[in-house]
Amino acid sequence: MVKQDILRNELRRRKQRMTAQRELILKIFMDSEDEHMSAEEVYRKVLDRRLRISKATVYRTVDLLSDVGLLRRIVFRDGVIRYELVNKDEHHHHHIICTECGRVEEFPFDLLDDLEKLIEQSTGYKITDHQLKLYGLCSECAKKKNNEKTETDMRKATK
Amino acid sequence: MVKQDILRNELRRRKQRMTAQRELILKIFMDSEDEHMSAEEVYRKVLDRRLRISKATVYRTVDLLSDVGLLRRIVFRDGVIRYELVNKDEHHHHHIICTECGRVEEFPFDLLDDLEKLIEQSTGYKITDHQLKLYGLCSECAKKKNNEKTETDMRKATK
DNA sequence: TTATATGCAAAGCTTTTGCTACGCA
DNA sequence: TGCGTAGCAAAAGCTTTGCATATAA
Repeated sequence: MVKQDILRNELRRRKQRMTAQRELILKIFMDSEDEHMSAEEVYRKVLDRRLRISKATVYRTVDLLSDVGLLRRIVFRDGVIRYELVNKDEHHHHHIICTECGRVEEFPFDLLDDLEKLIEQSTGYKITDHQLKLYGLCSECAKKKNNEKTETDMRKATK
Repeated sequence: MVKQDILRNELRRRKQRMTAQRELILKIFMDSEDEHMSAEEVYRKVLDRRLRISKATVYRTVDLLSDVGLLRRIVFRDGVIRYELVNKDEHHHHHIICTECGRVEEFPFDLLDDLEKLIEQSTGYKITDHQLKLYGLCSECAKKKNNEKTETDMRKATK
């Protein structure tokens, strides 16, 4: 089933309506290379495409799409709420964020099912979701940092 | 070494200064039962204690203390940046958040060191930190939800 | 036809910034 | 004494809200 139909069905179930705006915003996520967009960034894409959708509607819609389960809310250390398309059949994935340039990549390993069970037993929680974020330097920024350090050391050495 | 001295040393290294405000804000974290405070919440504690520290300074200071490594930034799904005291000697811990009542608990298991190495190899990142968040229902909220559900089912059955 | 959704503008938050005065090293 | 800091107030985001108008079902 295509995502538009999922949306339409889910909306019907909730007595809400399928609108051009909702479909277009969903489409933006489907077309987007950028995996993780804040509401603000989505709105910028709306403007780029010369679509007439107000900012308020964008905010309301990404929220709706998340509630419906078509988008997933993710938050990195900067505290900005971003959204990514949920692919039901996809393996649960996680994020690795470069603390220098902000680049975000995904990795597909999900080795946490056992851990989850362990925690359920020891805390009494009923766990529904987990999110793992790794922070570090991407290879480029690590290289750059290393060079800077070397230069500084050399300056010191020649003083 | 006590945390004040760590701060003082770290500041000296960066040619920054030890001030009464910085020490007081650090102290608020050390005294606090509340493990996870936003800048706003810290500011409220400042007022509670009748301290004369401006809101801007609180924001700047929690940020500074995080950069220095005395605080750790943590962000849950609500997108609010919170801070917690870093205890160098403590086991790396993670958080489990109840999606119903917002309660946050910690769990000490950290089984991710191997995973971290694996990811370093496959992505070329130099990983410096990781944060795992589990979301679910705490035992109380799970119980409450279960009762509600049972009642609804009973109403339906007797209709 | 009518309840829901949109657009617009304004309000509400949290967070950052510019500038002057202050104070630590 | 000089440079990093604090305080204040204003600006800057980002997000939500109220209300009149438009529109899907």
